[in-house]
Amino acid sequence: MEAKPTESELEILSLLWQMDKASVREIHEKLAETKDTGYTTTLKTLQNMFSKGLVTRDDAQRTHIYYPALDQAKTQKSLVSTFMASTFGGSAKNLVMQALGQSNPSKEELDEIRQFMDQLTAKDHGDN
Amino acid sequence: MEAKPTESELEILSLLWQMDKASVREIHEKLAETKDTGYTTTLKTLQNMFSKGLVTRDDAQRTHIYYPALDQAKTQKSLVSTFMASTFGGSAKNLVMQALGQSNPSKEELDEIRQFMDQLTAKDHGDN
DNA sequence: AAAGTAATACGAAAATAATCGTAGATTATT
DNA sequence: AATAATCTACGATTATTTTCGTATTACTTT
Repeated sequence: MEAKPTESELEILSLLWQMDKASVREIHEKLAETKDTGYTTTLKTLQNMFSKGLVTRDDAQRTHIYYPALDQAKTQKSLVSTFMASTFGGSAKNLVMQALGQSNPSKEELDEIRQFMDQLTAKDHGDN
Repeated sequence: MEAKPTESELEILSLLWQMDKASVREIHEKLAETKDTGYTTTLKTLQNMFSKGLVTRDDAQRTHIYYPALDQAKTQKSLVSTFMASTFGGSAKNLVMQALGQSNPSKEELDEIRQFMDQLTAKDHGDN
């Protein structure tokens, strides 16, 4: 039973991951920086997300506080998996090279990635 | 004016990138391996894609042959960009590490990626 | 040449997603 | 204590996407 966020819901979920928790208005204001929709739209989306179990909330006060319910890493994993399959025919290499090639990463980031890859190499099972 | 494929259209577009060109039936049969929809649905989707300019076609014969109209690399670039923004807050590093971590890449693939990164380092502008 | 098979075209239904308007309740301001 | 501002709830509308049924035309087989 994969509770899969829609595009709009994902935008909000991402904000919540950044903010840890937030009121509808706080979320709406962040969102308004990049998106032009009404307050009640944001509210409604949050309510839908609550129904689906994508977020939890504290409604002790009049102003409800929302929390992300999905684990960020786990959700990202599943989204990457789908995206990699549909856009890159499942090839991590192609996805990775495309992402790196277009994002102009700093030396520091590249080094971090290298380290990460070295760890992987250590426990590699190498199936091709 | 980005002609942006929907989820279903992207599945088909990916197949076309693999196959280079194909008839509706060929595409439908491939698609049927993972998806359970009728023939006319596939046909209609292709026709929609044709209207949008996502594919071209040769209709000289009764059985039309479809070709991808979008450049694969260019499309992937734009899709990665959107995906990276919405799911990873724009961080290539996080996306890359997530993708590598979950896909169990082979030594050979990792080496290719390392090489690619070395090229990048050479011309790095390092903005952080 | 008749009957069956396979193709496209087209419209429209069904499903999903996104947006907003309005009502009612609570809190803050004058 | 009246008025304004701020919330949530909820239904309804609109837009988008997916799916399919039916008609028509072109081949294939008998």
